[in-house]
Amino acid sequence: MEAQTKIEISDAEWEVMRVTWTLGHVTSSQMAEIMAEKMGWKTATVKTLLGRLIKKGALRAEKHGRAFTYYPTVDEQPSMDEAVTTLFGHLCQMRVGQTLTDLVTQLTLSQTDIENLQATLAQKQATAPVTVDCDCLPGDQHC
Amino acid sequence: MEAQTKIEISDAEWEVMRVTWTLGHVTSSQMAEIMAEKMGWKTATVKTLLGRLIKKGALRAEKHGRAFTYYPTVDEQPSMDEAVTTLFGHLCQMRVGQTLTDLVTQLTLSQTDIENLQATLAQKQATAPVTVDCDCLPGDQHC
DNA sequence: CTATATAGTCTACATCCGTAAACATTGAAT
DNA sequence: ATTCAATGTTTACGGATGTAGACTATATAG
Repeated sequence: MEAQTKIEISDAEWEVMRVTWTLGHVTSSQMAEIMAEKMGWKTATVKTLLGRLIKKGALRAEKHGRAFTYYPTVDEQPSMDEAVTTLFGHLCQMRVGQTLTDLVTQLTLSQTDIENLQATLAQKQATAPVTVDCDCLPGDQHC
Repeated sequence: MEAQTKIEISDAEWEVMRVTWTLGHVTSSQMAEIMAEKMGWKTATVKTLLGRLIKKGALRAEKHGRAFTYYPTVDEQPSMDEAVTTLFGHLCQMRVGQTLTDLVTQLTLSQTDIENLQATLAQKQATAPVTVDCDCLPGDQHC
């Protein structure tokens, strides 16, 4: 059933998706207004991005009178998870722990977020290895 | 003092940097050999990437006889932190907590990594807000 | 019905990226 | 000294990206 070949959303497109996810659905005029304020983009720019997202299959358009209403066809959390997972996959595995710690230090997290993270960490502790090796070189253990 | 305009390292270039960081310094032939094995790249591809990284200022070359030896001019951990911070900056702030939890679930972390994270989280707990608002729309509180 | 505003589609264009061939230079072997 | 192989430099090229103008179709006001 055609597992559509992994949708790549660029940075600019990502901004459009965020708004769409948050609102659930938008018209291009709404989006143009929002992006003009948020990003300083011209209407034409927004049209291009909406068009590209439709073509990529990240958005779906439904015609209502003259205009279309745009709906996301991919979910936000999975998309975020994937973007993050992909990035971390490109980093030295030996350093992801430190990177995560540095990140957590910077981010604003809610009480609940912290609790959930603590629970997840506690659970991983049982099976966590003592060390994680660098995987920057081919073959197996090098550095 | 010319804060050099933020070095942007692409995905392919990142692979080259990882190897350089791990080895401390490399010759292009070494790098070509490693990337041939690790990425399946031709020598020419590696040369291009090394050249671009030099131009971008992420690597420095020192001539030794006929060939150059390449050294990183940016540090690994700060580069990783920055890449990660940038990505999270593009995500809905309301969802970064969940995203982080999903990420931690997937990653392999060492005992020490987990301990450091727990310590960092415990410290944040004191001042953490009850909730974090969505920041996907312009203006202030919308969604 | 007709003119206009509005939304959609097509075209543009410089730059970056991934990937690599072609060409030039030079240290080293004979 | 001459030549070859290794190394660096230049050029290439299609596709993605950011940014946007131009052109077109049509719902709606009058």
